[in-house]
Amino acid sequence: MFLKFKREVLKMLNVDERYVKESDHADLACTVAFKLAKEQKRSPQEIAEEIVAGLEPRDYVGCIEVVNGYINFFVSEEFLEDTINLILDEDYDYGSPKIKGEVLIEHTSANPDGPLHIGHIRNSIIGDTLTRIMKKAGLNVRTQYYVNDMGRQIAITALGYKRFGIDRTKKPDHAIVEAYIKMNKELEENPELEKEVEDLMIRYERGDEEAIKLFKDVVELALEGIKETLRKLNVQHDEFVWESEFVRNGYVDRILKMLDEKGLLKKDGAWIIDLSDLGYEKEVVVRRENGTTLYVTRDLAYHLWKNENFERFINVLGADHKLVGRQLQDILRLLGLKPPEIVFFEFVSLPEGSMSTRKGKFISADELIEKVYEEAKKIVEGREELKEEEKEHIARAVAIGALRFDFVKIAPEKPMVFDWRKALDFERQTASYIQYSHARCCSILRKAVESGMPDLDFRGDLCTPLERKLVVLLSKFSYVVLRVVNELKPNVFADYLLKVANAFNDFYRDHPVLKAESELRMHRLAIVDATRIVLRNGLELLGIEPLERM
RNA sequence: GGACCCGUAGCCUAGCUUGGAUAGGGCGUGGGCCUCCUAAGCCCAAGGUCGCGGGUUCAAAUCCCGCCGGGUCCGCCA
Repeated sequence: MFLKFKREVLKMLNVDERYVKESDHADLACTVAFKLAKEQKRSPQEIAEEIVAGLEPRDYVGCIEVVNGYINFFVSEEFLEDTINLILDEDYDYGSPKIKGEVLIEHTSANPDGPLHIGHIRNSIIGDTLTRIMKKAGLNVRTQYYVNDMGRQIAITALGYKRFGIDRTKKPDHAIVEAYIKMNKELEENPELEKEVEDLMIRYERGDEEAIKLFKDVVELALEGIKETLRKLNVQHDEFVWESEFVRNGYVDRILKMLDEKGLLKKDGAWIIDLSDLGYEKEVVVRRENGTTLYVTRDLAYHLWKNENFERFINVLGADHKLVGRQLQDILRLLGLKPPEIVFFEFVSLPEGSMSTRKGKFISADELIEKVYEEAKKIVEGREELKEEEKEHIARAVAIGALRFDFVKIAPEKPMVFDWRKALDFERQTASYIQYSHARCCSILRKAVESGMPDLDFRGDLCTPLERKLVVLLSKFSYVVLRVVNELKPNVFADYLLKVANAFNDFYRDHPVLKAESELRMHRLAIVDATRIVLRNGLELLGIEPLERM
């Protein structure tokens, strides 16, 4: 709805979109008078007044005013009424800007050599939230986890698995990482074992059956555990795509042929791409002297496949992939292919330094989930009216919500230092604050039904300033969804939902709903129900369960 | 050495792409609010050289240059 209002304002003014912004002083504010002031050598105020003199409020534009050179626009009562009615009418479907397209999102893609740690889940949560928001926008989204099954670390894990076996009583990813850590230690002490690792990698790439069986066992065990963790976090993938597939299905050969035909390959024993013209110091090797391929080769092949099947493809990658990510994009461009859009996120580190799976220096996602759950359980215990089963369910939802929200609310480019004290703190400004606001809405509506007068009828003319502010916020849902789709910043949506919850609590404070009489009661019930729908749909987009009581 | 990212009150963070109206929030601190729709809530107060120095501009947290501090990356590894 807010998108419609913005379009009307833009049409009225007939100026470039960048001069019209959201503002604390108005629903939309225009700064074009400042720009014109310079050219025309007149005061912004004067110009703004002149512009406004030719404008007449109509439809969704209820009021136009000039202050200090700004042209301020306010929505009309009709806008407020249409907003609430649209929300109540569309219900679960509310909030979509209704755009179209085919999108692939690749995220998480952690090496299958152990459990996901708290750095990996930053990737998962950003990727999954982006997926949910893009689906909401109307796009057809497919998600993939790219399984690096051909890497050195998998060969090391496989060798460790073969030599020492694993503890079958443990969650499989946690059992696998023990073999990985142990084998790494072994390698440090006996460097001559390197040869075995290399042999194993070559045999796997060449299709040796025994090697394939071994790698498959190891990778599947790790993935089994990883999938369970992702399930707990409400993170969903449509497919797990194995890197080795691209060697076996011919895409690797095709991409090498394309590179060759474009004259990009320097064959000097190894096959090399020289990117110095683009400012890269080092050359990129895509085929070793021994004929085997490298990670980047298979990744190029993967992106050739993406080009053939999608209009838009997005990768969520850690900051350590920035250089290789940009090289990948540039090579694809040189081939005349579309490069992926990449969302880079900075590292999650521990107070004592960065994490390392190899050294066993990490906090696993499973451990974090359990600890946060225990903490949430303590708080829920205080609610005597709830049944034990319900308490556990609520604690689970609150824990996962807090966890997801903590990661998604921070802009991806910010480095994070993990802090147990903060992770286990359920104070406001987190998911539980939003869940709580949603539960409050539900509670009011439940009571309205019990007392037999649940009729809803929103009236623009009855709106107080706080109600007006809340409804304008509710109208921005699809506007914010569209922003996230364009800018790939899921934290913007988290921030939006927090603002809605905040505005609702302001409203809740001094607008009695159930005690109000007749038309005022119906009016406010409509606002509560619309807020409930927005909070519920919004929490859904963040992968957080909207609880009806807590 | 080169490249990229971050630097906003004691702590965390929004705003920076597209420069404009008193720099929003939260935690923590001090004070207040449950005969009233869930106090996982609300209100009030104190707390800021927007890392530092230049520049562009009528206007800079936002753009440009330099510096400082932190992180990351620069393998015929992934």
